[in-house]
Amino acid sequence: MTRRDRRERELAERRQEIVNAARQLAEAEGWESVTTRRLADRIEYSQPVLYSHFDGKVAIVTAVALEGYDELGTLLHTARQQAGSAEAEPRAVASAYLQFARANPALYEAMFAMHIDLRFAEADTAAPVRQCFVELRDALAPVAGVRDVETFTEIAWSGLHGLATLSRAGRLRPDFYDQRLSMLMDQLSPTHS
Amino acid sequence: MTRRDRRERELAERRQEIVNAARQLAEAEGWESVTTRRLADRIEYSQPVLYSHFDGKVAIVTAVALEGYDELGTLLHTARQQAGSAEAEPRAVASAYLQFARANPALYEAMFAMHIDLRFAEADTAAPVRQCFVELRDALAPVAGVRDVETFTEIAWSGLHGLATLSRAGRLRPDFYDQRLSMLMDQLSPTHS
DNA sequence: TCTGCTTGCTAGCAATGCTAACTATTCTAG
DNA sequence: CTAGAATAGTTAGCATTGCTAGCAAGCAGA
Repeated sequence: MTRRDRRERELAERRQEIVNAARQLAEAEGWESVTTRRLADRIEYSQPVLYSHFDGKVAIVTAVALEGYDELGTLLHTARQQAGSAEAEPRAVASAYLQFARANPALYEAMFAMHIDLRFAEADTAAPVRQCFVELRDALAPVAGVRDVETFTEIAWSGLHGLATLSRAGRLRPDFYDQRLSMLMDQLSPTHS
Repeated sequence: MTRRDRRERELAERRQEIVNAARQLAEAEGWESVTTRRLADRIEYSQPVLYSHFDGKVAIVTAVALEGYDELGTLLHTARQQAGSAEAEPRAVASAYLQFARANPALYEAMFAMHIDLRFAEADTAAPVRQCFVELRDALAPVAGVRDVETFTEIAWSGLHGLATLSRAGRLRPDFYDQRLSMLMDQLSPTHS
């Protein structure tokens, strides 16, 4: 069955090429430039081939977003590992989160702003998505103190997500990233005053 | 020139009808259902009439968003007026903000998530947009304490915006709105511990 | 070699935002 | 009051979008 294997491998590779092409194109020119025809051109196949790999365009965007959750999860994990002290972990993770959002704006948009086929906080939530939330919670849990960890994670995440989206959209003053992050971390800490 | 006046009034009314139709349709069926043809049907004119009022579809969405900024600004203002005590103002304003976002999801999406023709934090920023930020800042300024007011407003706003978008997208647990708001307000306060 | 199945293609559909070009109406000048 | 001009609104159509039907080429097994 080595013929069959090679075939499956090629299919998987091509699927990945589609995801790569969509992601690159989105980062380079924005999601509005990601059309099925341009994707087909990039992978050097005809348009209908896309539909043998994905159910439709939103499925492609969803695949890109899933890849993003995967990367963000490991990024947060390693940021936590390399933080050094336990006290440094929360800020390191928060900083990594914002850096990820800034470095991959289109990817972040797919993950959080676009209408994709992903369920959240439910039974069938995809593993990478869940893992992201777990990483955040584990890193921020110590800061929560006596407060409910789940709720605390949600509002801390909201703060980060708000900073990410608002600054990306040009709603916040540029060149103040560090100040905002510092103040956010300060006020998240239970003993900041 | 009463003929001319009537004409101008009718034009203004029709422009407003377009904005109303777009907004209603978006709230009822989502922005993906807001097409120029459906808008034309709603106002009982042909499609090209839209283009004598607006430069294009994004201009219509922008007009809806501007209306949203106007409403949000006055809503925040009255919330602050009716807060009673000065200590109650910040929470009242924050609560009003989240309530607005929850009550008008499509409007909020147009204001903050869609790609529209609005500049922020610049010289030519539209008045209602600026006013929104002023209301937020004035209401939250007392909480800032010794911290920089502008930066504090930005992170507080980020927290609110993050809560609004994440909960709207189903990323947060439902039925926990009040707990999250309480914890957010607690931690915004400079003496919460 | 013939048959059937998979694979990818060409061609085309309906819907989208937007525009050109025509018509009818209203306004203005003589 | 009427002829010409400006304006308002229409129909028809264009290019692009996501997506699909139906066909052709190549590969499997008999």
